[in-house]
Amino acid sequence: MKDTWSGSSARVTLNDIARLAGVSVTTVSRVLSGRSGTVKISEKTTKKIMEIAREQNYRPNLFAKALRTNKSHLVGLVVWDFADPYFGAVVVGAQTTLARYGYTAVLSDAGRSETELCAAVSRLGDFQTDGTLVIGGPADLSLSAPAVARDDPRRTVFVATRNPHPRGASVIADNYEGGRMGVDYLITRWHRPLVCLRPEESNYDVEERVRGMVAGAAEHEYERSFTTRITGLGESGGYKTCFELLQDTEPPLSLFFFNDVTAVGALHAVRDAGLTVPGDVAILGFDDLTLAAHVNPPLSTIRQPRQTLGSHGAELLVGQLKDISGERASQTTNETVPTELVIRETA
Amino acid sequence: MKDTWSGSSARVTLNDIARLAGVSVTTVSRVLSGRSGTVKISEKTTKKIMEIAREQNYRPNLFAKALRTNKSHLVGLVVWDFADPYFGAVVVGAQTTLARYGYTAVLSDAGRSETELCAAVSRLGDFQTDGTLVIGGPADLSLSAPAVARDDPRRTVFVATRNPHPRGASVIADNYEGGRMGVDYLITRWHRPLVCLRPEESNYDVEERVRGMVAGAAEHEYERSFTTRITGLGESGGYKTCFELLQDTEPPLSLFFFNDVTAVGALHAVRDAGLTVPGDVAILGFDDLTLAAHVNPPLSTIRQPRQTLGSHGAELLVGQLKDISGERASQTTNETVPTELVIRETA
DNA sequence: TTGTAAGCGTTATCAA
DNA sequence: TTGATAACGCTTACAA
Repeated sequence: MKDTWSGSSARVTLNDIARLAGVSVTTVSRVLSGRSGTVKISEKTTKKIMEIAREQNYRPNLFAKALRTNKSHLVGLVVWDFADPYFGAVVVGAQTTLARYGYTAVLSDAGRSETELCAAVSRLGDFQTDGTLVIGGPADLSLSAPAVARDDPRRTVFVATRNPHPRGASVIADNYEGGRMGVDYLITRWHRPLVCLRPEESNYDVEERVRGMVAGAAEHEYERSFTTRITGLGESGGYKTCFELLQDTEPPLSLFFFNDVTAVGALHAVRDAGLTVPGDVAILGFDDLTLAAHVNPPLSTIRQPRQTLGSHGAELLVGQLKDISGERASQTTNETVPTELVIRETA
Repeated sequence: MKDTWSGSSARVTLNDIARLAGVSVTTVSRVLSGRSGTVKISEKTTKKIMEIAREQNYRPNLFAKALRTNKSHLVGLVVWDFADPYFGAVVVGAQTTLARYGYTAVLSDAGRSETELCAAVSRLGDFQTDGTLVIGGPADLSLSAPAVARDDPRRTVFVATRNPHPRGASVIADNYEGGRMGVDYLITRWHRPLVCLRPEESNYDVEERVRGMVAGAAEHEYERSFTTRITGLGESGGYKTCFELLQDTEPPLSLFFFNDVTAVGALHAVRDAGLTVPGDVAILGFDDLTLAAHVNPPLSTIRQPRQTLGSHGAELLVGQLKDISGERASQTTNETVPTELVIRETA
């Protein structure tokens, strides 16, 4: 029953080292956990202990440490929909900077379900994660507010979506400015009637984008030849919308889609209609997915700095954790990172 | 200094519940950890304890549990290059099925460095992860063999790359069959001279693909009009290679690229040369990245079941962990999951 | 059916 | 500069 035959030696503990060095565990702990700032340990013992530790390949048992200190150095990453390539980069950014601060990321996928999101958050809570990063999600996440508040709300930071907790922190891309900037560019560059396409179902990012678009149009007093329209989702949604649009409206035309995927669909629709991009129809997307650079012609779009989003989220969280343990005074709890106009060949 | 003012109540422990219920911790533990199979507990106490636990919102301290049982229910996910969208899907698959088995995934990115990979593996070791899934990597990972062997080699499963440990398990896509199948299709469908494009730098997957391609050609005794050629990496690499190729060789032609990205580059090159796909040049990719379906015309390719790869890896690992704790007899330690020919519009 | 008590590997408190 | 010793929250013999 017991795996006694497992060839591998059991793990070396502080005790083993203490015995080997002929000192107490306390001393070993002091040396090995770098607590030498507080207490002075003789150079000689320090050296001896270090050596033995290396020799024996000592690795601290983080569970014991966490149990004792009540700090896990674990941060939960709850991703709204991991299958969406959009979030991959955000996760990279988050994980990388978390690692830089000595935190380890624990992963959970919400699979586009708020119930599951809450479950994940609380499941991670069992692991005493020091904090949680929620990445992505729909506009209204109010269901999750209690789960977030569970403990100190400062332990949870929302990235690329709004924090439902009133005093909660979040990092989001400047979607508003992205929308405004896109419209501004389209109008000044092409002087064409402009149609902005938005999805029926809403989320926070989208609402901001649309708000920005409208504001941008207003700036140009361009309202008469500016319209917004609903588009279906996915590439086929964009295709269909664009196709129908070309029945109603005579080119030239500028189209500003709320995301890249639908914009790509439109790209194909224009070509299939025997028209050219951007000659007849200028197309601008939003997100700058990997995809955008690879389609033909390469899609002009508004870039969301996805990796930056993740790393800023991580920084913000780490900061707040420091606040909690009193190592730092409180700081701002909300951040927005700039979007960027990427001009390729479709607009 | 201490965060005494943190409004949130301290966490409820078994002890608290025991006190509240007027029983011993043992009893509470037995009830709450479902150990009721072993020992009988009166219905009455069971009920009472359950109720109090729910009331107090008891959450077990997994660190304490892990410390005591020496089982963390944590599995490390070490990803070769998280920024590569290819791996995202693998991670989803892995994470999802791990969760189904009650395991939690801990994430680490190797950032395309074997040193970092080893570091990550051993860092995760500190967390006493029950096992590790290494996702992706170059052909030769022999540097990491020691890190893998650290403990029981059955605790580490390699996904989408070869396990450097002689007795180590791995799950890989059937690249060989993919290559063979692709060539077979290209030859029977188009009856054209066939050029297979491979990168200079090697990895296990690629070698297998090429082996399959060659074998496929041999089956058709097609060697005279079958050649392999080196291509640069990335989209520009594919573009350049294809461009040069079209100087030497008169269409019609079939091109089989070792991956989608380079194939997409070729797609553009053909068009820019004023030729048509697949009319003049048939193009087949390999991987079926999201990208493949979105380019125009949609790329025909060999699909790697990425999510399946991840979930099979997880299953395999979980199985081996059971082996270790003696809950199961040993099984196969290597698996290959089938690739699939996806015919779109370029071949 | 229930309880007592020992321990998992750390760190923290106090004393030497 | 060092060492006993008591926790941290849980499981698990062994007793009752």
